[in-house]
Amino acid sequence: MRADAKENRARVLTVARELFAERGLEVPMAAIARRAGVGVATLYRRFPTKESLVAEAFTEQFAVCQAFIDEALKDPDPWRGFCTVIEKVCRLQACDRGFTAAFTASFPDLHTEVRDRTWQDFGALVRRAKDSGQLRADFSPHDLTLVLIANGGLSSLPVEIATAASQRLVAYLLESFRAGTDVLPPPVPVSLDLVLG
Amino acid sequence: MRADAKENRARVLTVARELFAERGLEVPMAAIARRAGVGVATLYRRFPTKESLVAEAFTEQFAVCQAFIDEALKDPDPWRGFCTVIEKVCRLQACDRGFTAAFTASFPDLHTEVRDRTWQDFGALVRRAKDSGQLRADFSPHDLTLVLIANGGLSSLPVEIATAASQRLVAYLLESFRAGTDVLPPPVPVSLDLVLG
DNA sequence: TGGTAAGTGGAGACCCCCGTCCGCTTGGCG
DNA sequence: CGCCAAGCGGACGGGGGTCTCCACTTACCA
Repeated sequence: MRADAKENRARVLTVARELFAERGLEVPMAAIARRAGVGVATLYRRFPTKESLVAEAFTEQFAVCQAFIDEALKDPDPWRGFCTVIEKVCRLQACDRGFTAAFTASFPDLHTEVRDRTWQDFGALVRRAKDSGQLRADFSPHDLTLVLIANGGLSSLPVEIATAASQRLVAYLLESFRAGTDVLPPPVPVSLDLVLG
Repeated sequence: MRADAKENRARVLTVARELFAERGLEVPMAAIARRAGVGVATLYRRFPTKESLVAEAFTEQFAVCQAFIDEALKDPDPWRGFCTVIEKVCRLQACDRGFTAAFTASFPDLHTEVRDRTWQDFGALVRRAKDSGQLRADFSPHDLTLVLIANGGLSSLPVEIATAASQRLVAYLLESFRAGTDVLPPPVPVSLDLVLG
């Protein structure tokens, strides 16, 4: 690949990440091309479809999430590890309007291995936190999906507000995840694949 | 207004409510017209803009929410009244894909009086529940907006799943709204007007 | 029953978006 | 330095959305 082409590709990716975060996935390809200082054709040569651009733009974010979990599994305090993961992921999500959509839109086809591993590791995290007696026994890993979808709604707010709102929401939720007594409705096996268009 | 015209208008409204609930506000005007058995022009004669149709289609829902609050204020148990309102509104929201969008999209211009009154009444409900010692003192009425936005994200799921998921989410949240001890991040003065495009 | 204004529907103007095509430009090797 | 394939950008096709225009139909009153 020629040097200038490589540089263009990188700039497109950077710009795409910025715009997706600012305005969500519905930002037009033409806008990305313009801000990156290239033509539309260039953009489409490197990323044959908008979906592929989205997938590539967010693989980094997914890796970051996985890293959060890896780190949390090493935390000597299982409950703190559990909380930290949820707090960090939700903060990421609140700051990035495209995050949620990319999570649900580009996951099904691509990244399934990554997702499976993440899911498995999160399961371990949950198990550990339950065994320590600090996470309520009827917490379901599917509740993470619940939290992600709920928290994702906040990203339609302006960034500073979304961040603060997310913090408060997460604080509320974590409080009710702590081991207690109340009976909940049964866990919902929500899968991200279920999110419709 | 001629009799047939009146009937057509009513049918359009019914169909619009159905489709908005099923598929969200992004359903095309042409689809509504087709299902209502009228032409597009007829639809636009009665509702000069899509926004006006949305506003009209959801005024009933807003009235229903207000009714929930009115009823709750009469409940001898303030905490039960508070919980019931949140549960009912969230169930409504989970079943209706257009609800959240209409809430944020059509509210700013129209319905401001209704909204103000609803807001005031909810404030009274909150006050009552706090005075009874069952609602945590640092609960902010703005937290209702938080709940609505969060819960609104669930409506992108298929209806049955969304309903169950919403129930569980609300159960978690209500549990943490109950008077306790933990310190939260400060309340976020979220306004529905802040929701961007 | 007949006139007329209100009502109607479908074609199409206009806009925005995704993705492609094609003639021009340019990096970098021999 | 010269060549040429790799790279480029803008125009354009296709589809789908909102809303308008206009010739035709129909309810309803006298």
